[in-house]
Amino acid sequence: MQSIDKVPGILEKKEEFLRFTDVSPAVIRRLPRYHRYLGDLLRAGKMRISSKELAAMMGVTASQIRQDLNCFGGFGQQGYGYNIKYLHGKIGELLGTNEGYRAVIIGSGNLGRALAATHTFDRRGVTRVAMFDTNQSIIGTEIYGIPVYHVDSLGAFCIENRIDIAVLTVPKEAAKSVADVLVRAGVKGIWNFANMELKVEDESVVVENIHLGDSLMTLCYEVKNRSAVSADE
Amino acid sequence: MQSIDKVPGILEKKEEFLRFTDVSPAVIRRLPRYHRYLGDLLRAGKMRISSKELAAMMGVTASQIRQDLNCFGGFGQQGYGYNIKYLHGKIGELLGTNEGYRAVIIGSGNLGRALAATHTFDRRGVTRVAMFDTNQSIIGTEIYGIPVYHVDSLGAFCIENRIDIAVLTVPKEAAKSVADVLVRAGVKGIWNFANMELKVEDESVVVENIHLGDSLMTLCYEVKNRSAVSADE
DNA sequence: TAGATTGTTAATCGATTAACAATC
DNA sequence: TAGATTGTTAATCGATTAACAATC
Repeated sequence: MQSIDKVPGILEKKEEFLRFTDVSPAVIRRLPRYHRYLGDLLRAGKMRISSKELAAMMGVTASQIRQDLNCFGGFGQQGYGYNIKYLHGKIGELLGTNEGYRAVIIGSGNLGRALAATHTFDRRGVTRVAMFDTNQSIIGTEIYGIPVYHVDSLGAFCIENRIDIAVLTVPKEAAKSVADVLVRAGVKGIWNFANMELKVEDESVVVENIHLGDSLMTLCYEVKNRSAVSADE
Repeated sequence: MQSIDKVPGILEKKEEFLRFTDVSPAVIRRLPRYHRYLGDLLRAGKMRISSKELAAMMGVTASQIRQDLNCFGGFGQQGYGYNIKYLHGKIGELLGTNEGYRAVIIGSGNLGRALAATHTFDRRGVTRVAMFDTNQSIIGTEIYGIPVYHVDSLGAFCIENRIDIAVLTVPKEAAKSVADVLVRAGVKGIWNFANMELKVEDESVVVENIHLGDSLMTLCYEVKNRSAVSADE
């Protein structure tokens, strides 16, 4: 009798639902960069690449690339290297580009508008469904094609529209109370630009805090201590 | 006869010019966060704090805080802890907030405008002197009090006005050629938002590449693999 | 002084790199 | 097949944590 995990159909199903909980954050934070480089290679019409070539392009070691990828499975082929299209697709899948995530932006100040205008979301398979603000003069209008609603309707809207991700560009005083609404409305991830470290009680909700100021300060430090090497690649 | 490095005046002078070239990037990237927390404590009117207390607030170990700070000198006092005002000032100094750095913003699209509107720069002692664009309809105007000039005058302006830092918010196609102008004009640091990894030939010029898309993708990954812990603090 | 907490060394842990057998 | 390059184990390196003597 055949073992159940030898049946290809079942195996595929299993892989589709596989969760990676034990991969180190260092590896995860490198995945988007691999994805970017592979996307560039793909657009350049290249078919395949070895870890050695990619490593030279990216300024890392070939060992690191192979180790990182093998946290998720064997995506390459001995003697050949990696198929660029396949690998790009696989990493995209790992990063959730096929999940069809739906996002809202809260706050329509300069940063909110800038994020409404970018292709940052679409490129990663994330749809911006709506924006929210308290400024009556823009409620009911559209910003770069995204409708703006009053923040009072945020909770109900997120539930109704099964929103996965919220982008917070509100003043830091408002951040916590808005976040509480979002968590109660079942949002799973918060991308926080509110210049404070947001903590939410529900541990299943992921928060990614952005501190551009920290980045600027690091740059200033490097300029002051003028090192001979570039600060970040 | 007294040894030269026992003379306090000389010692101070030396320290003022001290450069830290051997401190690990991991430590450096934590400094702005310490600075933020100490700033909050300072504004809250607190006088002193122990590594243990601060560690609890920040979600790190007390050991790490003491190790990190001791890369730069003994800022605390046994049995007492750290004087918040003094430590905040010292870390600020390390990060270059007293250097009076002067910056320009290149590109006055949504992101450029958002950066023109923030207090991110002033808070860190960086002055925004001018913005540059190619759009004739805004050249000669001011954006949030910052004058806008044509990009053709960028190089000469940076030399004349001794610009230290340039903020790049131009389309990625333009980034490299603008960067070349900046490097030739003696700019020491480039804060790059152009969605590509900028590399400059002059190794003394520091580049800090910002990839917001990478951050969004990391968030999506965490949402997909819904971990029980927050992605970033 | 006694208690507290730093500065610093030593131990542990994790991440990166090197090496090589497996294999395409 | 021979050559190339992966997947993976073992060795190295660096960063974090623990411990404690110094000292305020």
